[in-house]
Amino acid sequence: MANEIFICHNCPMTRTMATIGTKWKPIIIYTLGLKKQRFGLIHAKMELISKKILTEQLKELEEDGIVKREAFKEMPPRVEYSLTNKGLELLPILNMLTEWNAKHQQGQ
Amino acid sequence: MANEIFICHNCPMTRTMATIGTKWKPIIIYTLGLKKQRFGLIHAKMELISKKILTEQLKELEEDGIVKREAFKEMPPRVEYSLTNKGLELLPILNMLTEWNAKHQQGQ
DNA sequence: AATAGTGGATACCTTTTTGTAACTAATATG
DNA sequence: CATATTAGTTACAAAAAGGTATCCACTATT
Repeated sequence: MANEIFICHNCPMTRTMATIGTKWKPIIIYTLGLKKQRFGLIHAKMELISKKILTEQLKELEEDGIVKREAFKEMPPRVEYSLTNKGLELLPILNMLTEWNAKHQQGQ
Repeated sequence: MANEIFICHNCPMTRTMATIGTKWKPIIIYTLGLKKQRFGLIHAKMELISKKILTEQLKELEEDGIVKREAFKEMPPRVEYSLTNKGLELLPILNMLTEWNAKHQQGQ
């Protein structure tokens, strides 16, 4: 029975959660969708997130190669975000999650 | 452009996150998998989670109809957890997430 | 009689996450 | 000259999440 136990760090789900397992990241990715969007618009769409958190989460997503950031040397600043291929591949999976959720929500 | 903005509470992804968007829930569901398992085994498999949190997350998953709990009137107690149909439907989607993650992890 | 075994509950404390408000840079407009 | 504009940053405060240790119930074993 000992070998039924695996170490979490080797658990694929745990590793996946380490990348996208936060409250906001899946929502940011879903909000970005197929479009290239400015920081301000993303922030407006997501309403409840603070600028600080959005900035920070976008930065992590960029570091993980999920989001692409393009800053234009203008004033006032303009920064556009979009999903990389890696991020785009996540989109259909996230859509399946929302469909799963919608399907099971009649009870409410 | 105003109608490009949607309210987060009506955002399908936000609603989905409200159900399974925590650090531990996807891992618990993934760990349960197709098997019916006792509390102690789940806890051992997940190593880094405390009993308190595991209990609490399992209770929420049960309330959301994702996990089924069977308690046997024995001493010492025996409690078996398994996924409901709703939970089972999540499994292939979570697997796609781990595959996505594995695919993109060469860079590390 | 003492101890092990299991799935919790509880009180308490620490860490992590999130939010708020004010401030900045460089240009354009009134 | 004052003000608006945008994408942050920073210091500070609050809230949420998570962890630790201890205790319990009841039976079986030593």
